[in-house]
Amino acid sequence: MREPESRKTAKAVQEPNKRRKAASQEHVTRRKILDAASDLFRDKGYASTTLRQIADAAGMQAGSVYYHFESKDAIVSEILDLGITYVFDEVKRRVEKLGPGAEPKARLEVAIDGHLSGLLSHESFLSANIRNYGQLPEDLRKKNVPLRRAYVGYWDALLLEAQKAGAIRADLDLKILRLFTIGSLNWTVEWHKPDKGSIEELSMQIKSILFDGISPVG
Amino acid sequence: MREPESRKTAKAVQEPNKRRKAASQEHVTRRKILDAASDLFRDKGYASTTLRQIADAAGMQAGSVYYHFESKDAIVSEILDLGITYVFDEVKRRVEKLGPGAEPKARLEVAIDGHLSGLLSHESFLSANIRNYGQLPEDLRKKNVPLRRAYVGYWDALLLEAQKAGAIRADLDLKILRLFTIGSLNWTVEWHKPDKGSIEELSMQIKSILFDGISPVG
DNA sequence: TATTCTATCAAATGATTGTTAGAAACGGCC
DNA sequence: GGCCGTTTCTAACAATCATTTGATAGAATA
Repeated sequence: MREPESRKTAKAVQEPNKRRKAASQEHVTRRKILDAASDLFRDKGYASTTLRQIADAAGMQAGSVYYHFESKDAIVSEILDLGITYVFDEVKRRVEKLGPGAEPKARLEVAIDGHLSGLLSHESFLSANIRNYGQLPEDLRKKNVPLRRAYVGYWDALLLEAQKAGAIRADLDLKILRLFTIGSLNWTVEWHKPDKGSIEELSMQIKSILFDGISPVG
Repeated sequence: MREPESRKTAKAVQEPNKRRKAASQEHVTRRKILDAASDLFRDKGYASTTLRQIADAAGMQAGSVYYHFESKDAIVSEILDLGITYVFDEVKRRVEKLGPGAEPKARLEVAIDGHLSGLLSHESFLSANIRNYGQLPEDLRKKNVPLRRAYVGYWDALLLEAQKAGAIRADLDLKILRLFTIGSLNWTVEWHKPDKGSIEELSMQIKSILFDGISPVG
């Protein structure tokens, strides 16, 4: 079994430079497993993905995975959290880059860009989350709930400030709007092909539909 | 194994009323299995659902299911097709009820109503389809493709006629619009609770966002 | 050089899976 | 009542799964 805490603290006491290669090896392999697993989970689903497939894609035997993770559940649990975290960070980063005095509508726009970019770019963690979350056993879902709540809370705040500032129609139910917005973004993983058009262009089209609707301006 | 054709034709030659109960029994049990399976597939996914769970929910033993279906794959394959068929029929029914001279925008509106209604009301078949399709092995998906193509073809025609009639902005890519529209409708299965608000009300909100956008009218 | 730690492997375990086969129950019909 | 087709059950099957175990190779340490 693994004792990361005791090992890492022991390491810190000793020379840090000598151990660097060996210490980083575990992180690299962990990452390889997570990458391989998230791809497989997204494409075939959690239940249909075997540990042998994960291990194979990560270049090792099935039993070796258990040196880095205590179970298959632990892998998917970490992927669920990473998926939200990456996209949340990317969205926050873009919103905060606008500065504190930015227009609420502009903040909403870059949030959409960030979510879509984090969802469709190289990282398949959020895609794996979206496609598997609803079908996972409840105890696995529960552990992901706090992060999910924090993320939708961030969106709710963005939408509320936009509505207060008059950038969103006052008659719209914000909860439905949030679900509709994130939902239509999330759904793009079901059909978006990276070779057909850039993410930026897709994001522009979706923002256009979302803000102005499909009816011609009257 | 099962020989529905020969048995049914033989039956038709005999007295039809006496055999009615026995003849309808198979259909009833088949239906019970399909209903139970589609619920389980929607909630836990195809791979995580066992035949014993399906049989249990249908009130029988696992082995008995094989009298009605030749395999687990055959069950999910039939559910995939039924899901599209039910919603397609409902959408067509509502559109055609408007009559041939109806406004393209009105036709689009009832199509949205129909899709959402078929998706969220009693039938869990389309929900099971939506949630499982992307993760099923390719040979299973292939058999569902013709129906899917027919359905999106119907939507493409609705959208094209609406755009030609000026009910949809000319600058919108119709393929992205179709994917966006059906996608945002499909996503509602991930969050809609039947007890919170009616489907009609939800449909109205979504149509409002979709047609007029979230920005205030300028 | 001897020892310890890191990371992996090969092989086995028990549980669960979809599926099959043969026996039993059920009901209608002569 | 006895027969026959229909439907279900019971009990098994082989395959596959996640997980465990003990051994092992290599690098770091002393």
